[in-house]
Amino acid sequence: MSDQNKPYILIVEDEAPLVTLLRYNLEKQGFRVEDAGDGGEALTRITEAPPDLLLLDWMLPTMSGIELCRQLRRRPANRTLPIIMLTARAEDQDAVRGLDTGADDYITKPFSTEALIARIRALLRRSGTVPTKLKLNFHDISLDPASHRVLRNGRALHLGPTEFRLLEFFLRHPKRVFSREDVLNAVWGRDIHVEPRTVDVHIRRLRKAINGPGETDIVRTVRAAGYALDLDGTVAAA
Amino acid sequence: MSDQNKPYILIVEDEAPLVTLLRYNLEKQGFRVEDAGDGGEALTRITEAPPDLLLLDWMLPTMSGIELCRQLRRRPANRTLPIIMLTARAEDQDAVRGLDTGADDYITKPFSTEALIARIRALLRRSGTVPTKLKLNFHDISLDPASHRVLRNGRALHLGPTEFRLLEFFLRHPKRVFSREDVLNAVWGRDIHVEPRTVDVHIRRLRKAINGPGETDIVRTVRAAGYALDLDGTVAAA
DNA sequence: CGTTTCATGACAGAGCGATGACACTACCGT
DNA sequence: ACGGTAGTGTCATCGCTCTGTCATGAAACG
Repeated sequence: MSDQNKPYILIVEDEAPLVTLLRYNLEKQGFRVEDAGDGGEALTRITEAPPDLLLLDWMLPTMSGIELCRQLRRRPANRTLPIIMLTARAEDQDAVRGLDTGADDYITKPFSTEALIARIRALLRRSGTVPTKLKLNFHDISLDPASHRVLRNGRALHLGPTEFRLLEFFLRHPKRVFSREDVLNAVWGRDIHVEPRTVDVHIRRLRKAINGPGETDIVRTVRAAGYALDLDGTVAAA
Repeated sequence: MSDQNKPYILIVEDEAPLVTLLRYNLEKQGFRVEDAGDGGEALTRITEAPPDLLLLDWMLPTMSGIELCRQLRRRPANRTLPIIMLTARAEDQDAVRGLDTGADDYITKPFSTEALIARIRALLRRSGTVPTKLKLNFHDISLDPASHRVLRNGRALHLGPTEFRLLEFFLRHPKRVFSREDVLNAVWGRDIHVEPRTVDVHIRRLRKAINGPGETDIVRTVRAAGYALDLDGTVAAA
């Protein structure tokens, strides 16, 4: 579901252990990861669903990374696809040539995960592939993820970190009911141990924070089901 | 006038004919070019007006290119300065060491102008150096990258090199929240190992430097998220 | 009317940022 | 060459905010 909102990274690499390692670390960072073992498979996958970023090994079985890179750059559809090349230390001289063929960055093996993540983020940001930065609105509430600000009727609200994430989650799925378990998984994280009742408390804190005196409550309680972001009484209307 | 908007390249090279050739070709490509004959002069020029990119000969009279490179990497102010090394064919093995000392790329003489231009463009693009030499403003703060000067309400401020770059970074992305990792990558450089908490300290130093008595703090702390350049709490007031 | 489900207030502890101090380095002028 | 000065990165500590949990009261449902 929310996988569609994650940046999609395609790894083209024939060493399976390295792929596993990369996949693990990248998914932990919130990326969606696919992999291809050789250039041909990579081309197929890219054609049917272009990734947001390509991690490309310089040395590949059938088609070299540089060759793949060059082919991609010739296609108008993939001309601006962000590419990071993975090269071995000994190939340093040639690796630089990767830049000439159109790679946007490169990193030499062995590399630290942090360095790679940093480059990925920098490149994604530079190529403007971060759609999750749009302002979210509902009724008279506006939340801006970039500036981390929440307004109601133009009035600034102060939310704690958890309340902020909670509201952001609801704003991304308005009018939909979520069970406490759903909310815990989405807002707290999948493998966090927290009592489901804690959600109640944070819902209350969220209400207290966003509902000024005389304003309508936009958080709806659905008995035996969960909560939803919705105008409470004003729903029905035959 | 428009010279201020062109990417500024400094050539450090002692062979005058090569300098002339490079200058001619680079200027034709729309770059602004200066040159220095030895390491000392280069250091001076870089200190008073850092270029967007440095073309550095490996072999220099007084101070070797590698030594200059290493010195630059030690200065916080020039830590992320993009550097391309120029080396002779016979020095190939040692050239790789140039990368270890912090050069971002290198090219062996003799080289074609096209290859050099390609690397320059790739590196400028990669290092995200949008050659904005325009003055930056926010609220009552004004920063002039060219003269390296910061004013608040017309009053000159004294910032250390790191604080200067920190403020410059924030001024380029006003009102946006950045995590400590983001700030480290952007201001310190990607592969530098520095504790994320260090950002706190420099934020504090920046605040101390720019906030005169009775002036509003324009650096906003966002708990669990990071920092932003923004007018803060002066909202509420029921 | 009893049972289930949610709302609320309180609270102890964890988490997080602000701050001051300190050791270390680079730089400048004498 | 040498000493003073400024700048940098790290740490320990303080204080505040936020967080998760419980106990209790209120409300909805059969």
